Amino acid sequence: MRIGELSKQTGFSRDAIRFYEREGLIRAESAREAGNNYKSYGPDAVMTLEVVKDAQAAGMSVADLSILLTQLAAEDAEDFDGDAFLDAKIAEVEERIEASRRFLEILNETREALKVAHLG
Amino acid sequence: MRIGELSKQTGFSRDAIRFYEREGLIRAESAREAGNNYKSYGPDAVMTLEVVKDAQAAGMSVADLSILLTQLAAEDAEDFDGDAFLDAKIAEVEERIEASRRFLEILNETREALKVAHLG
DNA sequence: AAAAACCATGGAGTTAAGTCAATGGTTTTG
DNA sequence: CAAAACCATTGACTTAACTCCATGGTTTTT
Repeated sequence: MRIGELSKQTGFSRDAIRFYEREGLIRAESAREAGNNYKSYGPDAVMTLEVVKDAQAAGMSVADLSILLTQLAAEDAEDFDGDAFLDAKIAEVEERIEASRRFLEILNETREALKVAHLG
Repeated sequence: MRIGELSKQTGFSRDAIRFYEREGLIRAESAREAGNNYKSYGPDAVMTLEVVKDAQAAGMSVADLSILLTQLAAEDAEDFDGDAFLDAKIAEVEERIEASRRFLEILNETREALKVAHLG
């Protein structure tokens, strides 16, 4: 598919997709559409970008993702020494979820308090 | 306490604290230390900044926090119409936690896969 | 076959959230 | 009491993650 379709399917802007491609998060298929110089993306790009979306919500930077996606792709690589990075990111996300939960609790308490105040 | 102490207790830099103050997240106590022009912060500033830390991890912007902290402080205000904003932010944080969980799952799967590859 | 819509590339511009440096006072410490 | 450490204010600078614009081709639509 071309970039417009990919944009439509993922919700990312074309410019954002081009940016992610420059940063190595996704790759256009090697063969460009015959004749013209339009890039073409496979359905895997949609999946990757969906992961990117969740990862961003989890606080990952594009630089982090560039590294992590390589590890994701190399799941079956035999000798690989990036475990430390992966473990660090796992810990980061876990902490972030905990912090988010604490904050959510405060927001919920506030909403309750406001509700009561409204009734009173 | 003065800004250095507040910085030490919260882990935020002095510059960050000054920035948050300009943005309305915290207030220096009205009375400045006698004679000099040093700002003074109460222990409530520590608590607020701890909430700020969790809120940032939950993806809140400083602008959002500026609004939310006002609502937090006005818990007992009678007529208040900002519920919509609060509800929207609650929904946002909930979604973010879900996305983070999905991403965490992928990371964990990847780590497992790498572990297996390492053994093989 | 125009016009409208799409694509690529390059580079400038934007926003958020700070950081850094300069200047000039104040306090604490050896 | 001098040096080191702290404080305030102003304003320039930085980084990430894009967005916007200009230019010039290609496709699709009418």
